[in-house]
Amino acid sequence: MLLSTKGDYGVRAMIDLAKHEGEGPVQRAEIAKRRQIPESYLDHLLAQLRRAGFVRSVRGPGGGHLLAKPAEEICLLHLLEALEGSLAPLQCLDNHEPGAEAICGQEWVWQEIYDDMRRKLAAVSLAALAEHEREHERTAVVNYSI
Amino acid sequence: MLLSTKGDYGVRAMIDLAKHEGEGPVQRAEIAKRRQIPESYLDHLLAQLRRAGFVRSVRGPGGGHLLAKPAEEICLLHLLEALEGSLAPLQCLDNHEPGAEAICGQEWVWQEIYDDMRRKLAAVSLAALAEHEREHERTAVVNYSI
DNA sequence: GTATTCACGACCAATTCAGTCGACATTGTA
DNA sequence: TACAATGTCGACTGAATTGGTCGTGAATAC
Repeated sequence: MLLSTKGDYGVRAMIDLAKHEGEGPVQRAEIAKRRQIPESYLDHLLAQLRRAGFVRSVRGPGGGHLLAKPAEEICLLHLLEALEGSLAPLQCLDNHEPGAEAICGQEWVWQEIYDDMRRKLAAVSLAALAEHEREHERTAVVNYSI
Repeated sequence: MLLSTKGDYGVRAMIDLAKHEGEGPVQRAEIAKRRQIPESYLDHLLAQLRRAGFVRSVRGPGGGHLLAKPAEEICLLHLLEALEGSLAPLQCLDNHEPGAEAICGQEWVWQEIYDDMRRKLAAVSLAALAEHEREHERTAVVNYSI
């Protein structure tokens, strides 16, 4: 049931972009260093996020990556679904194959859990994540805000 | 985020045992057939469930598998944790490594989702799953109750 | 003693995960 | 115009996990 590093890293990177919203492009190397993500792997994740319409990239000196839309308009649910594919704990919750309930016997439990999870993830915007991190920094020792 | 077939199959098998509670041992081959699980794979799952104290097995002719305790006393949470290991969506939710929050930045969202999921899974007993399936059979075509 | 059933461990193929690397495209600046 | 800085893309890879199979052996009812 673990989120893969794809989802984890991808969201970390997006939080980083959100925290530098309005400051021009952020370079891959900076993100990688601050968020402890292997740079060449981050490359793939940014490509995926770009294809999904969350990130815009600029080449050349002074280039880098930016949010393609305001942080308020990006929610954790859509972000994770773009990175991980479906978050459903059981195949049958997405496919909705007929007859599956009869054999599986647990889908009614998981359906509720899944719905609830999606509701909660949809309610959290990237802006909220970034703000939460800023809040956290005010009281903690560590600082990733350069 | 998918539950592996281990968890899925394992719970299916347990529901099968619950539905035959009090009728003596149920054979692996029967379970496998009814629940559409490869028999040799089910072997491993039953071994795991036995080691975890959920199942008792009897060898020899007329042997098979039984619940090691009443179906009311087995909840879905413990069953799945025995089969899958931790259900946490992020490592840091179990380990609780210090400093993880600073880099990860999403654990506060997932902690709530995880707690909620565990609460819900803990509230569902194997008896409830079996009863739900019986209920379902009354209104559906398919019948697995032999 | 034989047929039936579970017990256990070795093995295996396919897939996914988590990357690395190298060649190439774009663009700002000297 | 050359070049350095940056992103883009695809091929490749090693390790782990998943989802099994198979064969041998042990227990036990008859």
